[in-house]
Amino acid sequence: MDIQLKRGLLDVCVLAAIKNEDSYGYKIIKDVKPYVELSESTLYTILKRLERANMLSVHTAEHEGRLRKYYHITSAGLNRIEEFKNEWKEMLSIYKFITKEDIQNEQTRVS
Amino acid sequence: MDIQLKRGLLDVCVLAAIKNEDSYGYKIIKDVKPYVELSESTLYTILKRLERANMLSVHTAEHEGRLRKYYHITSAGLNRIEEFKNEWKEMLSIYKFITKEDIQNEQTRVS
DNA sequence: GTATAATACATCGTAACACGAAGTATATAA
DNA sequence: TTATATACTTCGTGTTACGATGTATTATAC
Repeated sequence: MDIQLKRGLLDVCVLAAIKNEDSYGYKIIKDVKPYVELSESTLYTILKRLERANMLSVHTAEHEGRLRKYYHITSAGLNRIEEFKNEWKEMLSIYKFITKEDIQNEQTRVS
Repeated sequence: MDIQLKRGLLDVCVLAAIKNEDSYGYKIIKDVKPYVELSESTLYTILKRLERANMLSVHTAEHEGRLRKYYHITSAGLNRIEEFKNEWKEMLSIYKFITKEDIQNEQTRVS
């Protein structure tokens, strides 16, 4: 998928991945990858950005002797997802503009 | 609309705006603006990029004593639009991933 | 008559972003 | 012992959208 098209989707995908239950980097990648390709460097950049924007909170916990950073969605994060749903409506109208057919056999001259 | 979300859409919007008939900068902006906000500097950057990628060709013509640069879509440009339609399917699956409810809420929903 | 808006195109600098590359560290399976 | 899976981090780079700014002509309003 085109990189540019992914932008704006990735942040919300990560939020969606932790929406139902707290998750951690490695798991988020596995959950999101079937839908969008997402590298580790990209993911951790996104997590930092979302944390800075207070869309998620972080807590470190031990899991089988190893430390894991768990990410928890905040109300701002949930709001972002809702906002995205509205933006999707705009996306749909843009999609229609792009895919709409012309009225055939009109004059091709530019007036 | 979120800037990041617009990326990847803008190029295809511009291609769509010249798909049916050759157009020029000022007109493209007017045609696209009802759907996506698009500034002049952004448009001309995009036009240059699309020209470099051979997705459109340019010819200058006089219109009422003034020079205009007309942009004409190429087969590569038309292919890009078709490609976008396929990418849109991926977008849809991502959208579903983002908006899918958790199992608890799923049960209360009408199928 | 002249000020102002509309038309039309162009360039520069900047901040945001995705991502490959590289690194650190532990646990488990071959 | 080696390789793979798990888990997180940082750096550098190229792409991009856009505000600011500039140039020029034509049409309209005052």
